[in-house]
Amino acid sequence: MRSIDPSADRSTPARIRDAAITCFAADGVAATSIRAIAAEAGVSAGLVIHHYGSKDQLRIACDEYVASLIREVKGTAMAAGAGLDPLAAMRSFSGGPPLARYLAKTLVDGSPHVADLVDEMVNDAVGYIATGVEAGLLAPSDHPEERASILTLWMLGALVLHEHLERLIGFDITGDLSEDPEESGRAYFGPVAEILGGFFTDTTKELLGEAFPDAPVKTEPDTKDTA
Amino acid sequence: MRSIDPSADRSTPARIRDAAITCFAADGVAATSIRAIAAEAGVSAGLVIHHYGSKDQLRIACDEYVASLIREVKGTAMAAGAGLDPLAAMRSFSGGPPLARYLAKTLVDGSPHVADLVDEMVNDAVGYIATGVEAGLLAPSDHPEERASILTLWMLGALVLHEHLERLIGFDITGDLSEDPEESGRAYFGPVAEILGGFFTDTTKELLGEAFPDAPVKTEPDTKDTA
DNA sequence: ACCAATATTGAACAAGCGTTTAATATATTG
DNA sequence: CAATATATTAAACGCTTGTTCAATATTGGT
Repeated sequence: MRSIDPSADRSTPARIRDAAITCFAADGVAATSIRAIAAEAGVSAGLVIHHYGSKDQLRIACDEYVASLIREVKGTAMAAGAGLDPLAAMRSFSGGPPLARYLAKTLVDGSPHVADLVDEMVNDAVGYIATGVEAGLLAPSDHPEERASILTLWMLGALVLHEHLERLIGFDITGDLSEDPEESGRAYFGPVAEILGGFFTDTTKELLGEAFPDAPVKTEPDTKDTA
Repeated sequence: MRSIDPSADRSTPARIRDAAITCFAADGVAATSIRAIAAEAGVSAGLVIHHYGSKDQLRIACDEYVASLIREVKGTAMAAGAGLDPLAAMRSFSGGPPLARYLAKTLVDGSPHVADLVDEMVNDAVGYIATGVEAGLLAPSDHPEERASILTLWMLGALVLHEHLERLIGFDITGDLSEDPEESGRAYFGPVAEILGGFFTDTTKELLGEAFPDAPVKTEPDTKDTA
């Protein structure tokens, strides 16, 4: 299921980096100490600084490595046809560092590398959705970028709030669901498909059409140059 | 726009509590020191402890107070008809502590009081949606609780990821949009309404019906039993 | 085998943290 | 007014943090 083999890179810096990702994913960046990372990697605290300079630089290295892993796995999952769900790729990535939980913790504390990753996911979604629209599978939109942004952020928001999601409907969105694909995610993906299939009735749409008479054309931000 | 008047409660504990909410909302609970809260409130650090015992108890007091504020404001906003959006209530609450940003920071670090608040929002949404279904405005569902949970978490997820949302489509979901109701939220609520109006086409719904046979995808009034 | 470079450690450091304590100001009350 | 309780402060304590440093082990090239 994976095209890359992280176990081939077992150098000490790599072990420290993976230990940091594991700790950050479990407790968050701020609540993780360098000594905890060192203990997880089986080295001393000084060695962590020796290899990465500072906690901040280590965190940046983790961001970049996680982003590169997700980009790699994304390519293999795209062939499998999992287009709309930006988490499908990393969920199938078992055995390596916990990518989904790392993202769940770091999406909220404003790293530019994570922001770049989100922008890429949005751009990917724009492309996937455009393909789906051309194929007649998805409804067209006057504002495809905004629609793709909102859908992507909803999916990532469910990841960030995975504890609430699990408490409410008993589904762990950060887990690997490739082992039980027919059962584990049904309580989530079923209603998701239902909502996206049409939550409002035609009556409501008419009312909404009056409430939002003209569509929102707001081409102010960057990060978008899709066709 | 507000039915309560927090400025009437200007005792020292209340000032400290509001200062803590402001700091927590700005930087998060872990990154906020007691000394920073004391400075914001214009008192000494020891006084914060004297009135609240510990940082943890102060945080609990903030959780409970924010929850009570949201519950109060919710009642007034329900009359205004803003049912589906669980954030509509607190956005109209300007002048007091930053409720939306406080929630955005605390939704992710597992407070039981915040979890209770989320559960209440989901229950509210279940009621609102049921009313909308009976009125013919919303599509019925075989799993109304799951659907309401997912919709609520999507809205709260967009709140938690408000920095990404603002970067992507230029809309600050934590701000007060009652001042410019016709313009400010259009880039967000327009596409949201569009998505909820129907993102999948009928062709996709049939395909989804095969992928999730037991899932509640409403392509035809054929209601199957669930496992 | 030797030397230089690197890897690694454990101790130490300064800063910041939450909290405690003793002292002082202020208010309350009989 | 005196006595007591509360409010408030500044300083200090113990702890953890990220980081530095000197010393030691280990490696690699010639």
